Amino acid sequence: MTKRQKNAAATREALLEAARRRFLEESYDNVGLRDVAKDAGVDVALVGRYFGSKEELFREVLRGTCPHWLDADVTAEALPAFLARLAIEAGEGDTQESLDRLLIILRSASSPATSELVRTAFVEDVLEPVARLLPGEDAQSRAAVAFTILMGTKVLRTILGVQPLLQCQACALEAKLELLLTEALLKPLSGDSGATGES
Amino acid sequence: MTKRQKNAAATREALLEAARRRFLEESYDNVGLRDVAKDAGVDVALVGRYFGSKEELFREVLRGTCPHWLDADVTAEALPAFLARLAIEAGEGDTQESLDRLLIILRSASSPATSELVRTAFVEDVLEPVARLLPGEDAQSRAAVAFTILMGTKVLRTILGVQPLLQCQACALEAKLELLLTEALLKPLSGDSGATGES
DNA sequence: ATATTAAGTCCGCAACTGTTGACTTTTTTC
DNA sequence: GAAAAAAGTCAACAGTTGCGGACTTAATAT
Repeated sequence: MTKRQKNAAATREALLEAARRRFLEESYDNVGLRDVAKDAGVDVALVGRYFGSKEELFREVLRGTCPHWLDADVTAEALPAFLARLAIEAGEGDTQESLDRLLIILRSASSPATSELVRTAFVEDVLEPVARLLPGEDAQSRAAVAFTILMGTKVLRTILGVQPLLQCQACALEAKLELLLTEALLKPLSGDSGATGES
Repeated sequence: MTKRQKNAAATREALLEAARRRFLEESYDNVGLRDVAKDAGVDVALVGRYFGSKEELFREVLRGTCPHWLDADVTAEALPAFLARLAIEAGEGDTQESLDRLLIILRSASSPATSELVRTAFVEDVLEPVARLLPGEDAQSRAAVAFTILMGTKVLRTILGVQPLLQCQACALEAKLELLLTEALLKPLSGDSGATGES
């Protein structure tokens, strides 16, 4: 058995993981390939060798992060609670199902090089899978409204660090989010469903 | 009266306006000072002369965009409808009251150079003014939840260009947003307020 | 009309970016 | 063990970026 100091697959993975961590905390433009390589403990040139370009590395990260974040067997009724839970959880940790993908999408959504890539990734891999679980007419629209809430929560909590959303007792916030998501996902878009019987 | 081809105040304003337009469409890092100067029809060096640095130019843009976007005399009850209206309107045009500020904040929130600046601008100039209009206990938290929705709407519509939110008949979407904002702003954070009499 | 000051332009520096090619070292294969 | 291929390192290129100093042009004041 040879001592393997050189392992292509391993360093490729290390590079990918380092990139994932970086893209999770900074925008596409603010992540330098030299930083990523330093984190992975290898040289910058390996990025070019294994991924071709920075953009393809980003694409791979996006594709590899939380690929099956949505439990296939979650029912439409359980969806609001499920999503509210995801929105609140720190995102730290090894959790396989998380909204990390949303964060990466969000951070690099305003970079010309990645905007289109990120846009289609959001629609195809995030929005539509949820919309497919919804019964009724305007499934896509209702899912979009729901993700409005989830995206906003990620923005205010993780990116802007708004204290009221971080401090307030988690259970109360989670309950409120669940309520809002129920209204967004399960009630018809335009209707008198009359959630609030107020003026 | 001398023909004035050189006017300090005017070019400073032109520079500011050009920067505003750029920062509205791209992130802090992706806006080049040379582009801004070209749009304003002057030389790059003027940016340094009038604003000192790119960061201070950005600060000024942020401070000058929609300074009094919130009508001082809007009541708490009218707030949901008011905000829903703002979230939907295109943002194009001369509208003095708009959520352009949110968009600028959002685009540059992930740039190390501007993240802190943008964070305090959001809390002090956007979140707290709304929170101050709210009666009751958890005003800050409720305002934060509401801005979750507004931020998310801006993200999905303007940055990600999600079609379902752009196409669906505006009035239906606006009504839904108003409903959600009412729930977020006016109902107690944790409570049985029972907006939805469902399981 | 001339001198003075403000307004604007041109040029270049220094740092950083992604990317590529030549080179060295390790691993595998025969 | 030698040869071939893979894995990794180093250095440099070409393009930007923000920024600052030297210079020129226009407006003002005397």
